[in-house]
Amino acid sequence: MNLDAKPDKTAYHHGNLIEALLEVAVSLIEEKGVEQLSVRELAKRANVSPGAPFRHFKNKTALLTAVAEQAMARLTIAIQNEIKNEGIEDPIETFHSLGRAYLNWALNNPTHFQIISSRNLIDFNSSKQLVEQNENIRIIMIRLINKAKEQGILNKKLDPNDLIFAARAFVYGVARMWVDRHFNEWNIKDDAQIAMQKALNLFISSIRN
Amino acid sequence: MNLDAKPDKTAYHHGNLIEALLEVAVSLIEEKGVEQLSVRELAKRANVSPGAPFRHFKNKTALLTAVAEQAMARLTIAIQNEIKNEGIEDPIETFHSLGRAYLNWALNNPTHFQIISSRNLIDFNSSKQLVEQNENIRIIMIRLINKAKEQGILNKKLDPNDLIFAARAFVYGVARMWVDRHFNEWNIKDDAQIAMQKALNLFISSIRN
DNA sequence: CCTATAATGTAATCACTGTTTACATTTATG
DNA sequence: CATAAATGTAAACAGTGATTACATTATAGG
Repeated sequence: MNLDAKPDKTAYHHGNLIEALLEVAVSLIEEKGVEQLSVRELAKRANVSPGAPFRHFKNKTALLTAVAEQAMARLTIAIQNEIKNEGIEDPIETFHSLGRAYLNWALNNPTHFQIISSRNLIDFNSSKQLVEQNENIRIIMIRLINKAKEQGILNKKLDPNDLIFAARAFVYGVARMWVDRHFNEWNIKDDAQIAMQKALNLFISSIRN
Repeated sequence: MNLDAKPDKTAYHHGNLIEALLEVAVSLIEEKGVEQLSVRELAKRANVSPGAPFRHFKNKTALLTAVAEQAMARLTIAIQNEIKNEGIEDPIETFHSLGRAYLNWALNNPTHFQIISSRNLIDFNSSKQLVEQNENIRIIMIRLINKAKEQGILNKKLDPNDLIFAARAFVYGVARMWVDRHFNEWNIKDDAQIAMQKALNLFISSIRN
């Protein structure tokens, strides 16, 4: 991807700085971890002065929040693509697919996942986009579980609200163990993706009637 | 607790700096978040010059690792106290108690939990103590699940290894949702502790035969 | 087309950070 | 009791997020 738009124009105005900063931020975080990200190095890599990013983001948190918004949008798309392909017959299968999409995305985008999960690096609640998309995912889960209950295929001992929270906590835990690099410490012998899917299967199979 | 040991002696040597630093670190993190912790402010609060902490910790990471070691020791004690009180009859009940102790500890010590979970702030693998105590907890889980299997009270469809990983991911997810402040966003109506226990009950009840 | 103005860049500066170094003081040891 | 080890200080370094005054470019209206 070309980070320097309009490269033939004079160099004073970058022309595409916002997007360039967001991209450079992600690759820089992937290199050195989010704790080591500095706006100044970001600016240097975008061939721009140290103060320039602050024309577009009021501070570092705002910049990372913008990265999070991009990331959350991509996660939402990944999820929607996955559950659209599923038939509408078995809501628990669709619920399973939702979890699979979430975990696969976290597996393949650990940096992005870390950023959308953190509440110290970004300003989650001030971003309408983040709040809404998070809520959308929750609503999808509620709808699927309610449908499963209506169809009588949900384990009758389970309260839907409790189940949805547990399911969220479960996939969040698996994903965070991955991005937090706890897999080694936990003596996981399987390939990471397989370990994730096995765990998910275990959880899903326990909610069916 | 008295952070200034031997207060009547001359002030040049603190006398108890290491422990004082660890305590001040925790309270400072609780105030401002771990991202905002600075060694210099730490030193200031301990009435010591900015360079003094580096006589005892080779860098900031080492200092936080020491905090993590203290924290992990306390978590281990909390867990052992809880499962000792349990009878030896029902290993799944003991497994449940283990999870309860873990979650209660995370609930009441979110700062400490965050520190022992992070792999960017501390140097987990270089600490024999951290690695060993983490492993100890895992071994307890394995022992309990194996015992449950022998007694025939474990759901026969479950592979013990997969179950242990899933259980860990589950409690880790619940705890991290708490320390990462995702409870609000997830529309949890219950008191946090109750929500955690309900979720744990749900998980545990699904593993029994 | 030309000019006023908004947008977007720079350079210099600020207070703060982690860390190191040379030196000072206290404690412990032989 | 002298000397070495431990533990403190002060000063300095490069790097940080952020702000300010100023420079340059893009743009919109007459």
